[in-house]
Amino acid sequence: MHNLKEIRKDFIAFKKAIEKRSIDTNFELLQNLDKKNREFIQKKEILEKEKKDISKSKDKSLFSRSKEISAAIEKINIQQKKTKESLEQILSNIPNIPHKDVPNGKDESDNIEIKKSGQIPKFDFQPKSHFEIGEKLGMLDFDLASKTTGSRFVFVKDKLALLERALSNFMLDNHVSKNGYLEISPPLLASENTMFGTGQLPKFEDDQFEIKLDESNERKFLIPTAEVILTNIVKDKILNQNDLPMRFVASTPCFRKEAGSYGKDTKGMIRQHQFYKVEMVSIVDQSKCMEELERMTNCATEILDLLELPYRKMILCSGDMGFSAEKTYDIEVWLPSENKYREISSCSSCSTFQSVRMKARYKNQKKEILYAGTLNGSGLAVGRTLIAILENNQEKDGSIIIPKVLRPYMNNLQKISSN
RNA sequence: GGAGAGAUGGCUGAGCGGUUGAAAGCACCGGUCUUGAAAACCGGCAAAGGGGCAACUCUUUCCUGGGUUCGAAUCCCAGUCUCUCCGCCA
Repeated sequence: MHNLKEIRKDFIAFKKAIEKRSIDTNFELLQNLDKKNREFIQKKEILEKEKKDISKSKDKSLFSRSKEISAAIEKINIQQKKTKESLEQILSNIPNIPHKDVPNGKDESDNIEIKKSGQIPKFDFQPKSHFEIGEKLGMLDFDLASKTTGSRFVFVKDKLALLERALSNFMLDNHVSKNGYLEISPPLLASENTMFGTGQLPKFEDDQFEIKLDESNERKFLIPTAEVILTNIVKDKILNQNDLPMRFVASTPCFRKEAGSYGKDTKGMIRQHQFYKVEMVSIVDQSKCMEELERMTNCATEILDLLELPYRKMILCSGDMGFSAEKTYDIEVWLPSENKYREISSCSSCSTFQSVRMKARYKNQKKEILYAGTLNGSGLAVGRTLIAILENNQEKDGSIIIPKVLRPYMNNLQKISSN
């Protein structure tokens, strides 16, 4: 969320920056509501002052006047609250402003490739898709999942389940021991306010699974990514500057409705309602977002380097970025069956956009209170990494060569085959 | 599920109808002392919002939302969360 105080300073510039993201916002209404809101506040404060003075004086003859004032304040209060609500409603639906490095563009097709890495494998046979391979091995079972649960779920079995677990552990170990992330095993449910903090609510409610925990009015949601719960660790906090940076990593299931993607990636486990993801989150000094983004992205690509998977790094254009992001790198892994790169990680700096929503701040040397910078990135999407290994490491006989770095996590197994 | 206790500043923790935005301690910042550091001593130190170019000033806030009162951190009601004991359970 944007800081209203900052917007006010240069409303035109703000308007221009937001228009880059080609979304509909009623800027004039926003500006008017802000003005109205402040007028109400001023009126209210004059009356409150008078009331306070009467109370201090303890002068009985003024007590009836005080009662009148209370009624008047109450009236203004109602109007002011209403105004403020409309104001916040508009404000909370405005996305972050793209960083100056971000290329202008409409959609995916305007993203720019920054770097390519690794060898695209050559096969002397027709490479199969991950779901063909997995089903043939008897270790991916989509039919069973649709029977027990429904579409967009899968049973991962036997050596592939082990591979999935090995991937999580390998990634976690790497981020913890080499990159200084603190491992967290968080709740998988988040409150409404937590979801608001990172920007999933109110705008993207359709993509979230809501859970009825009990009869209370508090709404709970399954996390669509650990970003939500990890970033909110600093919600409502005033940290010391030397507590920063804070770096968290977790491997969690993620839950998404994938509303609006009907018919897209229906085959296989590319797009599921539930999937494992190792997520990195950094809370940093607000001036250090860009360097942290580079660092984090390197943490993600390092995993692919170690797994010897071919990938490319993209910078997302203004039109393709997520709601809370100011700058995003997508890492895309090569999938032979599709003959193209597919997203396996997304690393974003959210500048102070999320911390304003969460009220996550820190005190600097000059004792100024500043909003923290927040970043998040997948390191990596475990399900999609599994897919990439299946497809890139497949042999003609349908077996899978296990990447060397994972073998210690798999009882030194070299290869997965059906027998 | 049953019975209690509690929620106060960055943290710990007093206050329980009227200059209380709130004692004290810790942390933090500045200073004295010291070759330097530590210790000791002195001083400073809540946030949000409004007005003002600024110095500054005003309002709000003691979990949240209502209520009582001229006046609420303090009294009443509802909710949320936390803790303790009993029961149940992975």
